This record gives sequence, C-alpha cells and structure tokens, in this order.
Amino acid sequence: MRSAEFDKEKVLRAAIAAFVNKGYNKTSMQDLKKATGLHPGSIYCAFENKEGLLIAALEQYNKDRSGEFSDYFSGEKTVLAGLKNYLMQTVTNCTSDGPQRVCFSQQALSELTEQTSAVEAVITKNLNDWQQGFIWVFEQALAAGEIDNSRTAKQRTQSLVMGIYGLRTFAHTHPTVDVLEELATQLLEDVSR
Amino acid sequence: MRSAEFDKEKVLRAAIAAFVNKGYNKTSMQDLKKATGLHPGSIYCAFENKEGLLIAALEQYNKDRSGEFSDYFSGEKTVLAGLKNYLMQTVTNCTSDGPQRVCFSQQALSELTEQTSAVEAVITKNLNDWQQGFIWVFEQALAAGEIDNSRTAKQRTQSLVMGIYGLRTFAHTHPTVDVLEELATQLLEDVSR
DNA sequence: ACGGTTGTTGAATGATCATTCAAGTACTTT
DNA sequence: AAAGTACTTGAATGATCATTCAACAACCGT
Repeated sequence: MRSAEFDKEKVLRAAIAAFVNKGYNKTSMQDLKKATGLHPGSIYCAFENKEGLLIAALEQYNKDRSGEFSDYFSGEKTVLAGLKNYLMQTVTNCTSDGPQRVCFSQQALSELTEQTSAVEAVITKNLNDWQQGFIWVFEQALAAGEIDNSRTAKQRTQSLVMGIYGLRTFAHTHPTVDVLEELATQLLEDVSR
Repeated sequence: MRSAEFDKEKVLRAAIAAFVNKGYNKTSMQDLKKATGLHPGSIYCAFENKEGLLIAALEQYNKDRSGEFSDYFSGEKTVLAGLKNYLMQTVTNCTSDGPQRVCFSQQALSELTEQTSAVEAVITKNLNDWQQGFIWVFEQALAAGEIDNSRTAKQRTQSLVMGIYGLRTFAHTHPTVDVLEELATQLLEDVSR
C-alpha cells in the first residue's frame, strides 16, 4: 500500500467550482485537470469517468451544504429569523463572483434533464435532503406558534423551494441586490403567512 | 434569383425544439440537421454559424410567445382570471412531453451564463418583453380595482416572474400535476394579495 | 536497502464536434 | 431552350473532446 494520494474533498470542491463556472457539458477534462491539479489518468482512476466525477462532486456538495444548514438557525430567537438568515445569505451568494453564486444541485437539475438515471438519482437525493431540512424548519415554527396550520409544513416547503429556484434564476438577469432582497423578503412573508 | 429555399419559421421552430430537448451545448449540428432537414452548408449560409442559429431561434421564440400572450386575457371577465389561465397553461406545458415543457428563454438564461454578449442581449430582450406584458396586466388589474396599490405593478411582476422561473425549475423534479397546480394557485394568490 | 506494489504521468487514440467548400442542382431570365 | 445565377449538397477539415495505457516514480513491508 501507498499513502494517501490527494485530498479527495479538496479535489471535489475544485471540480464543483469548475462545473459551476461553465456548466457540466462545457467543462472539459482539461478544465478539470487545471481546476483539480489532477492528471486525466488520476481522475479516471479515482472516479471512473467524467460522469463519476460529477456524481461524486454532487455528493460532496450535498454533504457541505447539509453541514451548513443548521448554522443559519442556531443562535436565532425564532425559526423565522433563521429562515430570513438563510434567504439573505442566498441573495448574497447569488450576487457574488465566486462559485457559490450558483447552486450546483439546481444547475445540474436544469442542465442535465436527459441524463443517466444515476445522475438523476443523486440530484433528486440532494434536493430531497434540502427540502427535508425546510420541512423540519416549518414544523419547528408551527410548534413554536410562529406560523399557523393553514398550510402544512410540506406545502410551505414546496412554495419556499420553488421561490428559491426562482430567486436564483432571477439572479442570472443581473438585478440589483436591492431587488433581490425585496423579492426574498416578500417570499419569506408569503411562505410564513 | 431563385425562389424561396425553405420556410424560415418552420426551420427555426424545429431548431428550438432541438435546442430545448438537449440544451444548446449538447445539440450538435447533426442533431440540427436532422431536426430542421437542412444540410450544414444551408444552415451556415442562412445563419452564419451555430450561435447565429441560436439567436435567430430565440428571436422567433419571442415572436411566437409574444403573439400568444394576449390570448390568455381576451375573453376573460377579470384580468386575474386571465392570469390564472396563463399559469394553468404553464403547468400543463411543464408536465407535457413536447418541446413546450421547457421555456426556451429561461433554459438559455440558465445554460448560457458565460456566453457572447450578442446571445445575452437577445435573452435579456426576450425576458424584458415578457415582464413588460405582466406589468401591463397588473396595471389593468389595478385600474379595474382587482388589486390594491400596496405593491407596484413592477414589484408584483418581479415576484410573478420569479415564481414562474421557480415553477418551471420545480417541474424538472417530476412532481404530480396536482402539486404544480397548487403551487401555481398559491403564487397567483400571493402576487394578487 | 531492496523488491514489489500502487499511484502518477502525459502523450496517444479514436470519436465527435463545428465549420468549410467545391461540385452539383434547380430555378429564372433572355 | 440555353445560359447564368443562386441555392443545395455532403464529404473533407482541423480542432477539441473523453478516455486509455505503458512508462515512471514513490512508498510499503521486509
């Protein structure tokens, strides 16, 4: 046996950045080589092929985002304040220059409509995990009396998720931060009414 | 001079269908040849190159959608009823199998983030024209007393457009028609409240 | 320190891509 | 009907793509 060849997490995060910048289809192995520092042979040895790298990258992305999720809500007096945190951070991300301006899972969902079932499965898992987090959030808010039960936690979650998809797509048209913040605020109001 | 070589509108609609099916980047000239019935040389003669075809297709798409727009509102008692028409047709389109399941302009917006300024300009024009239609709709609704002036027509339009982006993205996760209809109904309520 | 094993390297491969163009075809004009 | 003009054809081109693999280098147990 030989020791650890490279930091897999770092490589995957670099791959995510590359994929997000150009989209999966436009990202060549040469782009990935430059981004990850790995030579083609190593990539194929570690991930089988380009699609395998995509799947591993999507899984890493899900792990990273899931780890952050509860941070937005801890230390807040109310659940809705945490949700506001989350949305404002989303606006900040959307208007930034870095790779975080795009949600990798959503980009993959939009771009890879007609892809292998393996890819579709990971995307679906990512988005389901994300939704599940919001369902939990709304259940907490309901228990705390911050919202009423005129709509179920799942219904509110679906509206919120749809709204965030829309917010991120809207951001592609280069609106001002003010407009995005207003839209995010309105969204928060609508899903918590 | 020789007579009309081919029906440009038909060719462009075929190209739109091809682009929408696989996305711009994954659509090869061979795909476009099959879809349009035109040989490579003819395509290059008529549209300069693949990007030129994309731009012409986006312009045709805008023309077609703009022509339909007022149909949703004519023959309706209220403006909001027309808007409901529009949203329900959107849900139907999203869940269909044909090329109309995807909005070509939105797909281009998502996929072609880092494209030529010429492409970006057409996409921006398409989406602005579309927004302008909704601004007019909300102004009519305001004049008719169907909505109040707690939010401007432009603010409502931005929320609506964001919502439709989200609805179409959400549709990629293959939800049931019922879920989409519920989301559309909620959206209508939120933007007209 | 040495042999064996495993990871790394990067040039080579064949497929596919957008694009071109010379030859062919059909229509219009005279 | 003949000649000219404009459009169509599809094989050829060079670039770029994902993928492979044989040579190489580094680490392990001994």
